[in-house]
Amino acid sequence: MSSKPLRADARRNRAKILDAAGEVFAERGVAASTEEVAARAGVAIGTVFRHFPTKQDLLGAILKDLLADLTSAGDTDLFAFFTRVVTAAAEKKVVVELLAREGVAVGVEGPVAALGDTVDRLLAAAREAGAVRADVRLDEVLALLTATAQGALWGGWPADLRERVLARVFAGLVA
Amino acid sequence: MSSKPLRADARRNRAKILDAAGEVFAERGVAASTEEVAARAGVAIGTVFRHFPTKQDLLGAILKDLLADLTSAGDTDLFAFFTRVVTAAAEKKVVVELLAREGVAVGVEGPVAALGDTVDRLLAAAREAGAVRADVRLDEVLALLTATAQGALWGGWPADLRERVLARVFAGLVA
DNA sequence: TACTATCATGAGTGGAGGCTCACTTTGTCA
DNA sequence: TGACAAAGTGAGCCTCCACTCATGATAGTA
Repeated sequence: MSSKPLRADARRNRAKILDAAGEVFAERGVAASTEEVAARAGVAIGTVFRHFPTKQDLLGAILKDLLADLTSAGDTDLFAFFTRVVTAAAEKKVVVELLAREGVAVGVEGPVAALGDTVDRLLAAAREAGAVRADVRLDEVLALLTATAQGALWGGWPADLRERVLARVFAGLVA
Repeated sequence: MSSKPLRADARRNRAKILDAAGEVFAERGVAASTEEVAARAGVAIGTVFRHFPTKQDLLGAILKDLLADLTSAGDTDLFAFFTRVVTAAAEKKVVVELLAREGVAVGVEGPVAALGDTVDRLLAAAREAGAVRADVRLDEVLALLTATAQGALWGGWPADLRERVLARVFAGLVA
């Protein structure tokens, strides 16, 4: 997979670029310019394009990281996981935008699939425990998850509204 | 309010532009170019800008029309109205985009407020009839409405998934 | 230290899209 | 029908942004 180990300065810059991109895209969404990412990382624009040949590649890389963070934690409760994803999404424009629109197209099927797997696993456990109705399907839960995440982000819901909305959504799923 | 009556050709072109803009923005979203609207309307770009000095003005005008359509119908059932809005939104990118992001900023507070009023009225009636829990608040319903509409649009939900998701949302609201 | 492959730099390119304006066309009305 | 104000036209301006490349710097190695 990886060819040669990167030179020390290259490795440093790559990390700085990923950090900066994470911040910039979280704040401004995918519309943020590569120029701004370079500026925040303290490198020239050419350096960004050396490491990530297109903007899509850069977006794909940070989405992969963010989804890995979300999925890695050893969640055991469907509702807690749901809440965590929606809360995180509300603060990261880019996650919602990419998942909603271009997610499948930036070459991160792996991480996206992992998120689906996590929900699948938690849903099965919740069903087993009688915490959700028996007829709740995976696609419904994923649909509700992305919808709620989008609403929270674009609607700029305050924390208390977010909690109340989540409570309503959960109420529709419990037995 | 209105200064002078428009010349016949101006009135015709204005209507053609609004029709074309409605189609183009519904299909391609707010990112569609004014050039494309002009082409579909069969007028020069300058004519579009004569009638609507900025793209925002054009978007505001069609959003106003679309919201008026949604709100005007004499709905009496909250859930039926909810379903109608989500279904309509799923086919009109521009409605969701504008409501979610720039809606309040394009000078259409009137129509947006009217939509809120409609939901308010229907919610009160539903509460009266015991069709929803007594503690359901207006902001929650509006949040769920926009979230579901966004999910339906960006998620590209098929009709049956949309129905099942709506059923779950409604289940969370009923007594 | 000297050498070189790797990396960084940033002005520049090309294309897209909002918007303008000098000029032409046309509806309206006396 | 003639005259004029209103409306239409579209080449072009300007800004923004993804992306390139010739040139200069530097880390790793002998």
